[in-house]
Amino acid sequence: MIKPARRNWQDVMSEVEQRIYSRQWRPGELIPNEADLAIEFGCARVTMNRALRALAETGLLDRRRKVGTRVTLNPITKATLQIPVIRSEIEARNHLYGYYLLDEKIEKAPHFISKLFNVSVGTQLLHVISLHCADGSPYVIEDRWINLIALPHLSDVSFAALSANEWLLQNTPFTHGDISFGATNASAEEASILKTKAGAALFTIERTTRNRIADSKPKDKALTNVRLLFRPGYQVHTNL
Amino acid sequence: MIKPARRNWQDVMSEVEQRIYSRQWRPGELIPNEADLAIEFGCARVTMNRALRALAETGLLDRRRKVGTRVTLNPITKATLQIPVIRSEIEARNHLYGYYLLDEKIEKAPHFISKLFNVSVGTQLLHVISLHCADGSPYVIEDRWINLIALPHLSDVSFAALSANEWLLQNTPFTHGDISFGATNASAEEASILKTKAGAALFTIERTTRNRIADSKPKDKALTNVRLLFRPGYQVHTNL
DNA sequence: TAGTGGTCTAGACCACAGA
DNA sequence: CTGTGGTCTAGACCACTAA
Repeated sequence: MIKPARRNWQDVMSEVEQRIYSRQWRPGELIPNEADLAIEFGCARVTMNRALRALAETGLLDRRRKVGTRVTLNPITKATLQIPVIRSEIEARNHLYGYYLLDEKIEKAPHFISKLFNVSVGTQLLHVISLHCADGSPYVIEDRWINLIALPHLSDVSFAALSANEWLLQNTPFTHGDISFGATNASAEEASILKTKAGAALFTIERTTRNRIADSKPKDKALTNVRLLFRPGYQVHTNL
Repeated sequence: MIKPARRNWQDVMSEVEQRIYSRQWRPGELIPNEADLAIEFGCARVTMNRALRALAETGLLDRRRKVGTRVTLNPITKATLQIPVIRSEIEARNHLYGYYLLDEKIEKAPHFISKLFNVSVGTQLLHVISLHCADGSPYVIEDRWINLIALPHLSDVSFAALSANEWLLQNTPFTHGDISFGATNASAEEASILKTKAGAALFTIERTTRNRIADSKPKDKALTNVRLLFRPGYQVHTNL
């Protein structure tokens, strides 16, 4: 069987995908090395490399030096998902976005936050609680702690009319962070804010952003931690 | 200021990141084109391209032909997360994995499943409910529908001792699918299986996998749909 | 040690999208 | 039309790692 010469790395990638999906190359199996495949496909080795690398990034192939390239056994291991930027998400659905500041004060860090921010327990931090609405209905509660030591100029900013979410996104450079997704039962207070029943299951996102570069100090500084409590029924969706 | 010649694309990428984090290149700003940067960094244009492309993939840069490369305004928009493969996840924590089949029968598809699978309403489908445990404690309920028309050989397989999750992962090629994350209150029955209270907030993952290539028919066929109900307190975590 | 993937280079041409 | 990123090529060398 003569293979027509492939033009670009995406065509090459598709052909490789075909071979995997058609089980010509089975899960766990070792496929030929780059050089041989490049000859077979009639392209440069770099092009072959690009195609195989892309498939490895999506998790379909598993590549190791000296060993070779294998078809992954369990391909469903990664998904890239959009992290909701609240205002955009609401406006993308053609709903009217609304923002309400519920509470804003400087207070002592609770234990878990001081550990997260790597500050001593009594430190004064900015605590902002707000509500985002879609067409007037409660959409998500934002419960945010801000590290005033790392972001001192923030004590002058008021979040009465402006979401802390947006302000920080556009004004605070960060280098890395972490994010968790979970579920929690609404407290009586949270339920009343979201206009639902106490105990309702809420989807939650908790995110901490840090900045490794701006500080010359060796330790990481957390800039801000935010906990988002979404209204009942909220889902995050993505394709594989 | 003389820049030392950079060795590889990752070094180049780091330097570009530095310029962004240090605000030498600000959000929304246009940076020099590839060719000029390659000269400045003392590397080939391809190498520069690789570095900038990688940053564009993580969402830090926004590149358009003819227009140029901009620093993204809202960089927190994407996260790649590991989709839990239940057995591996449990064993990775050094817990003993346990699997229990709760129910397995062929029955008529409910409305939402028949729509999802694109089959008529009365179609007989395989419905498997099982429980995965960690060190003997309930971990997650798996509620799965399997399309017997797309996977006819499956009627011979029994999932009494073998998780449908694993069997399908290793034996069913699929080309794409979709996945949702959400939260739901445990029903009385679910709560008793998970040994928790009715109404507890459970983190849920719902996944449908499809196969576009195996069929010559134009329509997609969903192969299987699975709903995972995790024990209270479960979280998915990833870094940014 | 040897085989594999990972990467670099220089130069060329292509594809897209403003002007 | 022109300027930008996108890609291809051939050949070379490097880096990791199983044997």
